[in-house]
Amino acid sequence: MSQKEISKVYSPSSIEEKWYDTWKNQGYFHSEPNKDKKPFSVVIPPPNVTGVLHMGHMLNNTIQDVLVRRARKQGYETCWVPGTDHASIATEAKVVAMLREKGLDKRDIGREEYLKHAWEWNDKYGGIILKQLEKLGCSIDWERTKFTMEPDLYWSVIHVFVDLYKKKKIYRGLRMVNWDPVGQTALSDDEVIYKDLKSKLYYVDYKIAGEDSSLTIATTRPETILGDTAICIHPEDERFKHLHGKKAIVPVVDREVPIILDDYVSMEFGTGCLKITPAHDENDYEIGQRHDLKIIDILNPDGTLSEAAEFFVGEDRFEARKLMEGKLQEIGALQKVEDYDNSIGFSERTDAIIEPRLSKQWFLSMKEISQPALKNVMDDTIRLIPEKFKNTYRHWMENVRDWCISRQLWWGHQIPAWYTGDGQVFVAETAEEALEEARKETGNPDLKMEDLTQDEDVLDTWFSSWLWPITCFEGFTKPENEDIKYYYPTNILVTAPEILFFWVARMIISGYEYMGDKPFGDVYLHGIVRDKQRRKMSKSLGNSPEPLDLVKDFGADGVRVGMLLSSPAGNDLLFDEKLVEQGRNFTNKIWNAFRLVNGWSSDNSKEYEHEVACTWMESRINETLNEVEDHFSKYRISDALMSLYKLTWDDFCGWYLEMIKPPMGEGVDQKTLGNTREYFRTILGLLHPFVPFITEEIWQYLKDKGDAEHIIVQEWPKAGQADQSILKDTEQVFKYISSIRAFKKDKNVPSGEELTLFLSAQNGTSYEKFSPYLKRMAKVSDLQFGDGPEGSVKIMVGTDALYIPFEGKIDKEAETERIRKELEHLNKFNSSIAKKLNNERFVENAPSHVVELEKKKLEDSRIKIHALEEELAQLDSK
RNA sequence: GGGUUCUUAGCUCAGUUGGUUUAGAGCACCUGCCUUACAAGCAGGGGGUCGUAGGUUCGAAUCCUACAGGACCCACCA
Repeated sequence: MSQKEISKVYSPSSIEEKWYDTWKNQGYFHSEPNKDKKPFSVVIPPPNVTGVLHMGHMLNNTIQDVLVRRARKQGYETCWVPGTDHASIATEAKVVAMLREKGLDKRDIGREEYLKHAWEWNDKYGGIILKQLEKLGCSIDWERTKFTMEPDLYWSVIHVFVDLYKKKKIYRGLRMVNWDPVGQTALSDDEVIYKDLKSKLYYVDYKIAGEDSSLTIATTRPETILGDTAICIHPEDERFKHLHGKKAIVPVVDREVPIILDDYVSMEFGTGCLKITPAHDENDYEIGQRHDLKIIDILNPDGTLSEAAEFFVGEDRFEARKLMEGKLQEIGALQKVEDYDNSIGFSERTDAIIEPRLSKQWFLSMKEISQPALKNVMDDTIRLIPEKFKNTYRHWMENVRDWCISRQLWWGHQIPAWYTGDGQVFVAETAEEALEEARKETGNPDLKMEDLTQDEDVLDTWFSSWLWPITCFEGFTKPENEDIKYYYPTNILVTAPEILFFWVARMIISGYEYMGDKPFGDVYLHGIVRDKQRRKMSKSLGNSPEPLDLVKDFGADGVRVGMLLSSPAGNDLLFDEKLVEQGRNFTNKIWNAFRLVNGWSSDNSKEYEHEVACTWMESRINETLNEVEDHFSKYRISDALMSLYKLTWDDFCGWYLEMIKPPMGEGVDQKTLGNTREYFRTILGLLHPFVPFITEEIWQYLKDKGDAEHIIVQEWPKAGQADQSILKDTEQVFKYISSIRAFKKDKNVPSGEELTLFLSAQNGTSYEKFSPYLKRMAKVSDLQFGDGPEGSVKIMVGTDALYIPFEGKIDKEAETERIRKELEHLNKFNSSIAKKLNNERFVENAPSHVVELEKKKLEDSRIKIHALEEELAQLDSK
């Protein structure tokens, strides 16, 4: 293809789909266990089926794809398993909303009918998000797609529940839940939205039994007084020592309750006396447990007062509050009412005020089962990146609380527990097994299926996703298959720190419990994508760009680079479209370098002209490759990309191609051209994990005999030796060139005008082999080595001197001033070093290499001072 | 309230166990260029008393203490 036919601007849209389909159809994404290769496996953090691709997914999956593509090129048997999570709460909310639009209520149509609708919805809208990942270029093994509710995974979850129950790790118990009286369901903590409200604090007097005195408590919910079963004070509180062992009378209901001592009570807050309502407050419940208090549940599920309240039965809780206030006033127990700022929980779904309420839930006891998970993270068997999360992890694991795994929802894995009429529980994988067991246990062989009812609740979504690294490879259903043996443990998990406990910790726990091994080696925790003002991206703020539009506008490669450039592990990414623009510009730069090289012809009559440039370029590539490997080993992915970005843009395009660029109409000697194409291929190969599409496209023009057909599987290069002396000398030559250009700009000499140059290098290095480059790139017509003639302008580059015989006018005063300033600075510097070296304690204590270095600094600065003084003298004599 | 962590250029961040001339990078900014791969570009340039105050040390962005101000996680207060 001739250069004219290749567009001046890289246009991603024309090639992205082509290459994605090719990769997929050629089977590069698919993996099967292969004994001859080491596995590299990754499981995707399964997005919610209801989800739509957002910027967080873009970041998460770009990182995974970079790691996966690199591993594939390194020769690992690479397997990236995709899938979706049924997300019981989120999906249920959407389905319920959809039904509402049709005028249906889930309670009216019943569970079976409801689930039909849910599955329909799921089939229609679920999993769109996975499809969208193709646009980003993710090299996912699509043949392995999993869903947490498909039969195989469903059974695994049930199996694990039953197993843990049999191991006595799962139990059923009372617990305070967030109760939504409108929706009449328990809510998880995430579904409760706290809002700051102005409310009232009521001060109420309680009489002391058998005495003519009283104590005062403060409460924001006076109606709960009806459920009080104790008064609590701090054991050390001097003010109330006289109340120890006595009883108080709850006003209105006139119930005698104990005055108990517990250091939960703050002596500073309120009155120092706390009323205890175990049925309607989490902390009160715990205190109640400690002191063996009675529990009086005064609320019905719909938020009205129950029979147990005795007063205001059937009234709504807020109505009851008013009535209670009146009643307290009436009997003279209400001392005062104060304004009070309070944060109150609301239901995300119904906006009702949440009532803490006791209910029976299923729990997994965590203490024992989580021990291996704690140990193996602490000793780095599993590495958390960045490491700072180890502390948070330890803190959580050491204080781990039992996990409430039941949810009052229908979409999900229904709890495999069956109850007899009299409340006995039988847990089994199937109803038949449960029945069989029930017959045995009850001694009643006539028990029928109809006599058993299955638990209505489903399991917490995380109770299925905590098995993900196992169920992805069908580890419970097909434990004999090669898959689970070969791919488990997976190599790395890439996710956000927000779900370190919800998900990551629990996967580690289940991994040790069921596989006897960790689920993954490393955990890379990346930040949240935020907007420029550090706000979380959200639909309601409208501050999130549409990811697929970005891909359309800037190309998938551009977006990937944009996301990665500013995303060190653990830090939030402040998304700015400019980053993506920078990524797009980078792909365009690569594209144009390709256009240049592709347009060069080979001139076989020329000798090998550019050994110097080639050796340098090769050394830079090796040097960079070493850096890149180091970055990858620490998961510094943005640093790895930045190293390659600079190698490509600055070194390869900015310097190297300019060095070897032939004069108009000429070709490049065969050897140099061959080398150049080789360097380009190497750079493309290194860039491929970051910018897969453009590198694959260009590869097709540059690949050589013996190369892989597609760059996606072209072997990842191994770093060779970098020639340190050529690197150092070339860098110095680049400084000469820049200095001359700066001189010209400063003196208003047109950049194209050619000069004569004398170069006097201090350290004895011969720069003669660089002559062609100096001449060409600094526009020097005559280059000589050694000191320049009298009257030349002298420019110091480090300790080397450049002399330019300059005919133009030199502003003597300005020049003198410039040198004076530099001298002043140097002298100061020089004396500070001298002072340091004169300090005996420094010379004695500092390591010798540091002392040597200081001596060198001193020597170098002396040389420079000397040179500048000479120049000054010359200026004066003119 | 408990815990973790952070504060370096206009912005986002590096800075490895204290020691590489004047603390780096990318972007942004300023100046000059449509130079025949690329204006999505090229060349050159300015910019930081490393949050504040003490301390340890021959030497501190780096270690210690206090203070100020963020961030996150957990628990949320009658």
